[in-house]
Amino acid sequence: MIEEIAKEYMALIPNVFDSFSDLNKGIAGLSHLQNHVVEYLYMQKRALNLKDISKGLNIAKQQLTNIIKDLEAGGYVTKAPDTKDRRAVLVSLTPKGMEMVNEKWTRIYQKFSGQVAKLSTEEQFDLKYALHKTNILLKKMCEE
Amino acid sequence: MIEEIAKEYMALIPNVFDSFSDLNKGIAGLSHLQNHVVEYLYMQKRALNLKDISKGLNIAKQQLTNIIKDLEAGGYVTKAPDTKDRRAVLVSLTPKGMEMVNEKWTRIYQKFSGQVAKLSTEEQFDLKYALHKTNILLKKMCEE
DNA sequence: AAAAAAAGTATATTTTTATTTACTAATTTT
DNA sequence: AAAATTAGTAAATAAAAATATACTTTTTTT
Repeated sequence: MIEEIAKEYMALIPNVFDSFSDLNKGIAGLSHLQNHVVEYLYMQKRALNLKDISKGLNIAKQQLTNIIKDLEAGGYVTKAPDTKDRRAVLVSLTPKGMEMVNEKWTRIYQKFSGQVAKLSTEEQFDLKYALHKTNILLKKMCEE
Repeated sequence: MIEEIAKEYMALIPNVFDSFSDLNKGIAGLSHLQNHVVEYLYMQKRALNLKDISKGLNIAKQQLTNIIKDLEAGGYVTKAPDTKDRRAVLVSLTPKGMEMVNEKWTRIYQKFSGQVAKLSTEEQFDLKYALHKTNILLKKMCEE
């Protein structure tokens, strides 16, 4: 049983591949890594310190120092001292940073919507339910 | 309706994010781009010429010349002239290249299986069905 | 209180990626 | 048949990413 589920999951990854790589395109003026960091902060929905980002994205902390400095200079993120650990610095997205990510997601959204329109109403209903269920269960799996 | 579906789809992307980024880790001796190319060839399941790869991965063809050359020297891919277009060269994975990608997918597979085991039998059944349905419909959308 | 560890910074160096320009050979278009 | 495109290569350069080393400050461990 688990084997079959895993196979379906593996098949899903390439299906999502295109949308995923769209996230790294058309990033006005940001390098790949800068974009990754902004994207990661957006996904995590909370302020992170450099160590969190370093672990999450598998980037050396020495690299992050400069990446974050440049992102800050560009107005995409802000740094604030962590009151609970005075060694640490909390990085969070500015409205400008949020907006940039939003625009990219909007493009993915629109592309996807255009394709969904090709499905029949019944298929659309099925897809909505299947995606919903998938999301709930995947989330549950990760959390527990 | 479409709006709701798109939202579920957007929520799915971060859920798959982790597995996806695992594809770029632990790549013995290959650079990111080299790994991307190997991964892409694996996903497409057919020989591709440089232009195909260039378009698919958004990499300049000049870059690919060297990337492919190094991959070939490493024994991961082979080049063969395209008999239908003598300007073109078809690149395909060698058994060694295949094996390398397989190992990575196996790791993802095992990680995922471990997590699925936490779900109840009923939830597992639901997940299998939901993933299956999702895959079928996403594939249908893209093809049409 | 001293020692060890952790978060972040700084600097230098090497390796990868990206970009520009220019070229050959084969294919398509006119 | 000539002109324009296209696939791929080549080489030089610039920019970005990765790695190694060393340091300060704060926190945790002993």
